[in-house]
Amino acid sequence: MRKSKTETAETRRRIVDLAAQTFRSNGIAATGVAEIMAAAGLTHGGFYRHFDSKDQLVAEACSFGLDDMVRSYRSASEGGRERFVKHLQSCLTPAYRDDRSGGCPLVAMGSELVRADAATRRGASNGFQELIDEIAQWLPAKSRREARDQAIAVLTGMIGVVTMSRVVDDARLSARILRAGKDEIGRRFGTNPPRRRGSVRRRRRG
Amino acid sequence: MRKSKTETAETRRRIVDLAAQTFRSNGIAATGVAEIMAAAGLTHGGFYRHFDSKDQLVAEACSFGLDDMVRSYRSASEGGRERFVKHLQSCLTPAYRDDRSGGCPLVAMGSELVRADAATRRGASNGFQELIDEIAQWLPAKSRREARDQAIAVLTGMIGVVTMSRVVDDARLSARILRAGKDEIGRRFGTNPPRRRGSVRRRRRG
DNA sequence: TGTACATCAGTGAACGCGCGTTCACTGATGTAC
DNA sequence: TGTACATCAGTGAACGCGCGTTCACTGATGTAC
Repeated sequence: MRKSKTETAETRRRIVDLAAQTFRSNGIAATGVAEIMAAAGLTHGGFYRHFDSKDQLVAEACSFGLDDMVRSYRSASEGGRERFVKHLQSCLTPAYRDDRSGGCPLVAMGSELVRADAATRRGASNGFQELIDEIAQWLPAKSRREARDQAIAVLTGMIGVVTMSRVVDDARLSARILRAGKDEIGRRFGTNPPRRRGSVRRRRRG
Repeated sequence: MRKSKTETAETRRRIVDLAAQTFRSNGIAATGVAEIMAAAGLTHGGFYRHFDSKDQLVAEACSFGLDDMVRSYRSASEGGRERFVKHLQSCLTPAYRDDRSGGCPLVAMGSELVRADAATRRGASNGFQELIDEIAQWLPAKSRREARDQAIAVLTGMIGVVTMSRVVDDARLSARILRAGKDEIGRRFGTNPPRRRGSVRRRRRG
């Protein structure tokens, strides 16, 4: 039953991907190794051919999910400031809120990451910093430091907004939380209220 | 072995209190009924004399923790605006961050509450709204509605800030996240930067 | 290129363990008279 | 107020179950010659 090297690598990647999805939608502690393997069309016994432990998979799944986020931010950045702000705001929509298996691991597993092992928190920290850098470059501020501080406020704000929009059991309130978050982004980047297209692009000085 | 009515009520209250602490520090899924009962100096068998299920305890523990938060906000409110802002900012300190068994359930169990049962999410939503009301009354805004939207941004921001300050494994970054959050509160309430005591209170125009 | 053999991805049974929940039992409390 | 009995808070063993992890086994792949 041995598989070729490429097949093995592909299987491993698929397990990490499915784990990232399952951990995000059901939580880390509530998701079993067997459940993930079954999602990959495998039995649980083979798990340890690929990973040392569930914790190792958690760490890789978290980093994998964050890499996806970073990639999407970078890709949006390439479209310029306005495109980037739009992308940020697209993370504060009902569609994003309702896609629980996708999106940001920091939102979906936030309170569980607090208690995760060293490797997982390392990956989470790195991902967080990369997202901060991506956001900071588009924020008008006196200094690089100030831009980063503002970026921290933006990202933590988004994390809190999406988390609470999911927690709350009242649809109207949930929508309002998202809207408040979106407006907040607009205000901060100076694209609020939405003026006509082709709006000003300011660049940080210093 | 039967206990008096008052003893029984007191025991129940103690179980809920300890559950609130344990769920916050270790997470909901990762905490067993037996662990909580042991913390209360009891064996797990007696649990079902007080509660129908673990889920019921989760709901009560979450509401209990949020009631505590609401009480502390109200108490701070009685000291006036400046006192209230100070109180909000005290939630964005290393001491608060490091007290994992205390503090806000929305922070400590956020991503798990998303998947909690109806009663728990009901309680979480109510607590969230009460906190919003408390914050909104101190925010200068054109309308009640606008004040509430700003309050939503403030509270979700705080939730994201404390969560990430706990997730991140770099002490410097963690402190910086807290500081950014604190400054953000100051800016929003117009008490930033800290001028000499008796600082200016600005009111939004319009 | 063909052959012989080591490697190892995946299977499925089994490990010890802790989970949420149930239950027969104990004995102090609450209640009816 | 005193007595008889029902109630029920708490105990500790037991329930079925799923967890993370291990292991003997299978058979295709990779490798050495």
